[in-house]
Amino acid sequence: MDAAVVMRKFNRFYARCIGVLVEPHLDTGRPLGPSRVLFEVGPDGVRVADMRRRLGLDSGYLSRLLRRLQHEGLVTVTPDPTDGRQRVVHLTPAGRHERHHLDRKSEESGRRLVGSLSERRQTELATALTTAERLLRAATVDVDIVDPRSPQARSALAQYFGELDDRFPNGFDPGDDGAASTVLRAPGGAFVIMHSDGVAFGCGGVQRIDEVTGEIKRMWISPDWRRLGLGARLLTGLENTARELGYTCVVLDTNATLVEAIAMYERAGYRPIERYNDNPYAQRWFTKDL
Amino acid sequence: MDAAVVMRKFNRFYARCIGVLVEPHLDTGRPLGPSRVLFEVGPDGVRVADMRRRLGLDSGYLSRLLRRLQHEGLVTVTPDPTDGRQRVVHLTPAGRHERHHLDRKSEESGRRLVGSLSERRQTELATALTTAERLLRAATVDVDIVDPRSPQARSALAQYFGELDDRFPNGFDPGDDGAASTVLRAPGGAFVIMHSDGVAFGCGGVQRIDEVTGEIKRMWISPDWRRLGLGARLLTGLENTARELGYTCVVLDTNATLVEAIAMYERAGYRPIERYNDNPYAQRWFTKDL
DNA sequence: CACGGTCGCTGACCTTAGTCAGCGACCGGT
DNA sequence: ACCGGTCGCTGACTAAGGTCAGCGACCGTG
Repeated sequence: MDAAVVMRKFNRFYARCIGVLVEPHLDTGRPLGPSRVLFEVGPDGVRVADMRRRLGLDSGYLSRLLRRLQHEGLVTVTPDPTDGRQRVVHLTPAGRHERHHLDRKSEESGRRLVGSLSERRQTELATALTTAERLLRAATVDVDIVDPRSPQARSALAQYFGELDDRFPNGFDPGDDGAASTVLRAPGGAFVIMHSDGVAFGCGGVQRIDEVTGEIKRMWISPDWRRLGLGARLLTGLENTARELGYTCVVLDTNATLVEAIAMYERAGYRPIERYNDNPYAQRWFTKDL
Repeated sequence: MDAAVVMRKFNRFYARCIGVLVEPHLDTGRPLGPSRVLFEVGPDGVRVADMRRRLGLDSGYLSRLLRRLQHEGLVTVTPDPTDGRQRVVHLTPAGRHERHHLDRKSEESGRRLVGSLSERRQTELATALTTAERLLRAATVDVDIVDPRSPQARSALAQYFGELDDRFPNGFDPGDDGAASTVLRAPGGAFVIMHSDGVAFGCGGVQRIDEVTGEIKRMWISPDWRRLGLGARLLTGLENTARELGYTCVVLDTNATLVEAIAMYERAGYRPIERYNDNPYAQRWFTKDL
């Protein structure tokens, strides 16, 4: 069973189902475009530029879509106080309500679709779709360079530190993380996050050791997304980033308790070396030529 | 895990993947509409009306799409020799080639999408998608009344007879099926097929016994599609058909070897009765008031 | 404070998808 | 030979999605 062939077949089939699933949008009197935007706003508001990138829309087109929603009283578009060029979209109470309403209708139409299946078959379907989504997300994951102080980066780092604190025998103290993170930026450093639809589930950084050597730091994949080969992809991404920063060699350190990570480094061609820093949490050190 | 909620989530996610999967169509210089039509033609040609029903397109719109393809030299549209109103679409060699080419590109883009997953994960994805498609098809199956002499009906009946021949201890001889099938038509009778995207995987008929009694005949579900509750849905469909034909009661006979069928009849409220016909293959007889 | 670059907005424009009414050709039944 | 109905086609129209160039406001850097 070839996955690509199955994909194609499924896709051809699913294109028809979509007609049914899109139906609920139709009797809102609103075309699909604005509805998609409405969903993308989310509870905490979103910057217009971010949304544009995520939905892959043209700047002018999105601007019009937003104005329409604004005109309907569903969203507010206000200037970003921290950056006068950007604008931030928020849902109004009416927008929140409309979104919720749409959600309910969409769920209802899904329920009608699967309604003829027995309870057991419905569960089977849900499991299959969840698995498919998980794997497809893993396959289509994005790796982007971001500022380590950005909310997304901070959220990923917080999860990372939390996990280290749980796993290390004596806990983990990130120390002055704010200062430490500033080295994970240009020039000489970078911080990347791995995400799908804006939800970060992995991160990692590169910082300068010397002219030709970069260090890979803070590499982490969320526990929910492990064992999908994402670690190796993230590592490759970080190596490419290091190469673009001009390094010809990378080093990294790790704790002996992180056995999966160590195995992955070895698979990726890393060689163990002597201690090169005074990181109190480090017990293993590796290097690789780029 | 609620299947409807999972559906909604999956759908929202999959809407984005489609962008990638649709991409190969884009650099053909042909929009999606014509491509869909091209795929629907199939190797043996298809009647325009059938295609219109299957794709759910407007008559005028389809006419234009076909003319475009005709103009590109990909299809021929010729009058149906058996019915001067209808027209039949066939692929030209160039059309066949183009279709194949598109198929390859689409598969390639699917492969690129899943390429980053390990072999094992790809298999897992293929399995999940196959399961999901199977269940969704079962949930969205169409039941239509057709002429029992139509190709679809004949194909379903041939499979049915073949299976009976395998399962009955002394084989099965349909006798003069052509003549027998004519009673499964209006007035007084009907023949329905169960299908998804035009591929029949179930059938059944109603014929007249007397003024108030219909008989359910030739009920069959393809082995690949059993244990999904489709038998019960088909039976309900046939009962509704019988009701619409004016019957207040239905009867049916069956062979003792068809144990799944017998169990289903009992679950559906059928009561065993005495032999009411001289069908040599029948060993059980049932009835139900509508 | 000048400059290159980014951001969102606007107007003009285009393609695609789809709808609808009406028409002539043709079929089956009477 | 007629009649109701079906089939495919045509012209006219609309909505939706999307693209593009250009503009003014604004940012960070030198």
